[in-house]
Amino acid sequence: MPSGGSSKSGTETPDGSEPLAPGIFEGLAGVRLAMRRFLSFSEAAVSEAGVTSQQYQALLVIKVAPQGQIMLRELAREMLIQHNGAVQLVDRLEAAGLCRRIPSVSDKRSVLVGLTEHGERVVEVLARRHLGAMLENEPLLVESLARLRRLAEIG
Amino acid sequence: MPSGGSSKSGTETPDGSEPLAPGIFEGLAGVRLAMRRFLSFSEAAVSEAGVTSQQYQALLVIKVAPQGQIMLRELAREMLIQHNGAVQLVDRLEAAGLCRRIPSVSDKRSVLVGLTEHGERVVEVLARRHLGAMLENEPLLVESLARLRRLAEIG
DNA sequence: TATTGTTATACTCTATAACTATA
DNA sequence: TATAGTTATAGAGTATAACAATA
Repeated sequence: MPSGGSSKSGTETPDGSEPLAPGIFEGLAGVRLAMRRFLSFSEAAVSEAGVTSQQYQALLVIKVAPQGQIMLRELAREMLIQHNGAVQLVDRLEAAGLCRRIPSVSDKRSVLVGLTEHGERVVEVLARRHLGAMLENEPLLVESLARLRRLAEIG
Repeated sequence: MPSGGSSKSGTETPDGSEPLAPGIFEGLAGVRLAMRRFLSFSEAAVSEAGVTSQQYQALLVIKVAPQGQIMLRELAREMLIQHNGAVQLVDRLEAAGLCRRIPSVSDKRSVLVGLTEHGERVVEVLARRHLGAMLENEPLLVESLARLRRLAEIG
C-alpha cells in the first residue's frame, strides 16, 4: 500500500514511504545551526582582519601547499569550487595584497599562487584566533551530530 | 624584545608571540575542508530540488517552529543572519511557492512565515536525503576536529 | 521612542558559457 | 584536441542605511 495506509503517525509522506522518526527535523536543524554557529565566529574574526571566510580558507590552503605555492586549478579543487570562481577569488586576494600570481616556468599555461608577506601575517593571526574559538565550539557541533545519529537509529 | 628573539623555530610571528604548533595550519585547513565536504553534498541535493542551502535551512527552521509558523525577526535570529537578509530570503522562498507570509493578528507589525504544501513536501524529501548523507560524512568531520584538538594540546 | 518589516544599494561567492593561450 | 586561465554575465547571500507602520 504505497499511499501510506500503514503510517504510524498522522503525517503522510509524499511518496508513501514511512514517515521520518520524530525529532529528525529538529535534529537536522540542530546540526545546521551548530555549523552556522561554528562558522559565525569565524566570519566575525576574519571580517575584523578585512577578509572573508572564503578568502581565509584560500589563505590556509595556499599556506599549507608544498612550497607555499599552489596552481590555480588545484586551489579550486582543494576548495571544492569551480576554477572560474577561483580566478575571481584570487583576483580579490591579489587586489587586497594578500597573495601574488607567479607565472609557472615549466608550463606556461599555469599560474602559481603564493602568499605575500601581508598574507602570511594575516593567515598567522587568523589561525591563532581560530584555534581557540574552534576548540570552544567543537563540542556543540559534535554533540548535535551524535544526537542526530541517535535519532536516526531509533527511527 | 617583542620582535620575537626567543622564537624556537625559524618562523617569526607578527606580534612576537610563540609560533603555532607544527601542523596547526594543516589541522585548521583540514577542518575547513571537512566542513566544505560536509556541506557540498547538501548543495548538490538541494539544487536538485531547486532550492539553495540557505533556503533549505530556512525551511527546516520554519518546519520545527512551534506552530509551523515563525516571525520573520525570529527566523533571522535562528539563522544567525540580519533581519534584512531574512526579508529577501523569504521573498525568494515565497516566489518559489515554498512559504507564505501570514500577517499577525495580535501585532500588526509582525509577519508570520509558514510553509506551503509544496514547501512541506520539499523539506520532507530533502530531510530524508540529508539524513543518510550526513551520517555518512559525519565521521570525517568529527575526526578532523579531534585531530585539531590533539595538535593544539601538543602545542 | 522602540520594534517589525521593507526597500535600496553594494559586495562576495558561485555557476555557466565563451574565449585565449599553451600543451 | 585537451588543459590552464581568463572574461562576461547572472543569481544567491549578506551587510548597511534609510524608510514606513505599528507598539
